[in-house]
Amino acid sequence: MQEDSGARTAQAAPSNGARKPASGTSRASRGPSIGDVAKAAGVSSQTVSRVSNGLTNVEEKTKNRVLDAMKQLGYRPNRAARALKSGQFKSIGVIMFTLSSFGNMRTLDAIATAASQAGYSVTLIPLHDPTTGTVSSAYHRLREQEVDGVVIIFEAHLLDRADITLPEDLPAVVIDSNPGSGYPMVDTDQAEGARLATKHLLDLGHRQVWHIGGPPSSFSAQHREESWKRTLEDAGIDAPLVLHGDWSTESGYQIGLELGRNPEMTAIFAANDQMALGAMRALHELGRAIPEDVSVVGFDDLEESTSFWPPLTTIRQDFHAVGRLSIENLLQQMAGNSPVNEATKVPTQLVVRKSTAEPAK
Amino acid sequence: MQEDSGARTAQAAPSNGARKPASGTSRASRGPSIGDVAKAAGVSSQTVSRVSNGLTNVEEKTKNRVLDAMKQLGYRPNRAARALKSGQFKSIGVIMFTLSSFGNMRTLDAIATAASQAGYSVTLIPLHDPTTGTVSSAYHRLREQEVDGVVIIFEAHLLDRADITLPEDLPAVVIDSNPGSGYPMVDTDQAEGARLATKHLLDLGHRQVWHIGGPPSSFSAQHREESWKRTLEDAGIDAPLVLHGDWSTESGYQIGLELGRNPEMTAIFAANDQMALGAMRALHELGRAIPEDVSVVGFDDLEESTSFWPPLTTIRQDFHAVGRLSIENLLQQMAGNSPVNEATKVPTQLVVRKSTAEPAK
DNA sequence: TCCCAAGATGTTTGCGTAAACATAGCGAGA
DNA sequence: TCTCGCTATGTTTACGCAAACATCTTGGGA
Repeated sequence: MQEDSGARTAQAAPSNGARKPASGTSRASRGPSIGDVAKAAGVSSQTVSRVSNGLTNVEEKTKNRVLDAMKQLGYRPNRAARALKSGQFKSIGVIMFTLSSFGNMRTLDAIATAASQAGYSVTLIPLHDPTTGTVSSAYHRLREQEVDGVVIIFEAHLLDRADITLPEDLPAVVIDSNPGSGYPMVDTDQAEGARLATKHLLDLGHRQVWHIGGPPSSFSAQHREESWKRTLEDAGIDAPLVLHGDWSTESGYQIGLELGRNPEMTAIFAANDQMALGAMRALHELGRAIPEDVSVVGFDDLEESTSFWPPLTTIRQDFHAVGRLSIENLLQQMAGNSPVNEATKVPTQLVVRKSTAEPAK
Repeated sequence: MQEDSGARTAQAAPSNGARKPASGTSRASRGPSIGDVAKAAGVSSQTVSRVSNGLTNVEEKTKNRVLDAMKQLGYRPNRAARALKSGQFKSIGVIMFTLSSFGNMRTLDAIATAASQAGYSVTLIPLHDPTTGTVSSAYHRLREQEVDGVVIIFEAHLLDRADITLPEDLPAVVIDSNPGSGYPMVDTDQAEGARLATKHLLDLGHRQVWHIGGPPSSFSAQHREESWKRTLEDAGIDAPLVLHGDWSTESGYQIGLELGRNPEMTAIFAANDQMALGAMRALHELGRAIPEDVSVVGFDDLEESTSFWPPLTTIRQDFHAVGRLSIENLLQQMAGNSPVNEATKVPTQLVVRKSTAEPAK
């Protein structure tokens, strides 16, 4: 193994002693500044600045001399100084709840990727509890942190409290919201997904489709439920009562236990894969075969869903696209391109696996 | 619904017009500065600074006047200026691969929480591909971003390439590494977990335990595998050949298919829950009952694992503790407390559910 | 040959903050 | 009463960078 050479060299050469004796809390020696480079290269600091940025109007020879000096000294521009000068922070804040769903994590991932490609860093602003106080304080933190824009990955109505104020001029994008919330929105086309799921079950011949809903506070959940209901009604079917879970497998399990006791129940559309998983466990325990006795459809298409037992038919969300489009929208707002899309919807896709089939008989 | 009032008001009052006509790329009007507050309160800017920070030596009356002015103007200190002045950024970088495992996400979550409690923000530095080039450029980005410390959530040996240089004086903590990598390490006690899992199966009466290993590039995977092997050997058993997956359910499925064809195979220890899930699917397909014919143990204890079919016996990792302890370690380093723990191990826990039982007969 | 334009480079300045230093005010002890 | 010394507050300065402006070259055209 060579890990003792590479990584070590950086750290080990000056070893622990590298840690400057810590004059108080101040971090070790500041790196070389633009001035140091200038001195080393025998030019003015402004020339270094020019090389560091625009590269306009600098003679090749001078430029190389500066570049050499930079490399020599290991110069990196100081973002704080840049931010102070320019008023821009090249940073995007992401406000989200801790212990977010897996889907949100994937969205976050895409956001981080897209942002870093655009030269922005991503700052996390975790929220611990959906109480007003907490959300509000997150904003304070945020404002202090001076980001150039924010992506809000959670139910936007939690923002609708008096004491919450997003700085007026701070560009923002909301995921999982209603259009008309006041901020541009990017989200999976929940309605389409729910329709696809419901229709798939109806097309297989099921006369009724039960729904395991997400928490009523979530717009995604609301949209999925409404669309499921509408699809049933369009087919002339009265929608049965909805039981709401909290996205967790445990809640899906409880509701599955409930639903599974009804012998007439042959088809379930769960608002996410995890609740579908919980419901399937309940059905197994009740001795109802999937898909022979009961068909189950989820929503999300987790990587794991292929390997659930049976492999889960579900609606695939393109989390990556959601993240990417949020950043695109945000960047447009920051660039001042006024007419920004109010609502962007990302299409979904039905993925048929083994958890659905025609009803018995 | 009231979401049309709350959130809107902030944004709607000046409506789209709020967006400053975008004089180039510069973000709208800068907020009020310390000087503005000073003027409003009729004091010097230094007094405002004092109120904003230490609060020492300021008369109650004056302090209140300043506080009022701050509130009035909506003053927030400018972090860039602070950072420039102090040389500290109050920010911690997290270097991680995109689409990391669920466990890493939970760790990240804990990191974000702990960091924000300590007054630090968290900046994400996503890595897209484990090629040298990419990793290296991440460091450049990082250095530019000027964080006060970094947590590295991935196999540390990927850092062992010549062209990678973590700034010498930048405090760092590595998760999923070997001790002696040159950086302090915080991780789950992989060896203990693997021993617990293997021993559990042996205690049930299994004569042999097969292992689905993680990718050899992962230290976690290595440690789990070594410990599993040692546990078998301590029991006088020759360890069978290990098949390595890549943590995904799909790879677990493939290996499960392989393993399941061996009629003598009665016990599997998978290096994570997802591969265990895949393996269980394979066993189902092969008609081998779990746990009657084959027992399966995972590693991680995902939230979903309770609802796998059958509910999975697994090793619980305390991701939250790992995240929290990383930050604690990092903060200590930043404070200059020299003797920082080289390696912190977080204990694991065996969670027995329904996927394990005594072998048939 | 001289002058001027255009490019290359240097100098000044200010972004917002907080340390370092300076001053004013006030009470206690000599 | 005067002075010392402490507290409350003000003034100066520098952090690192990059616009804005100033200056110095150089070469081409009249």
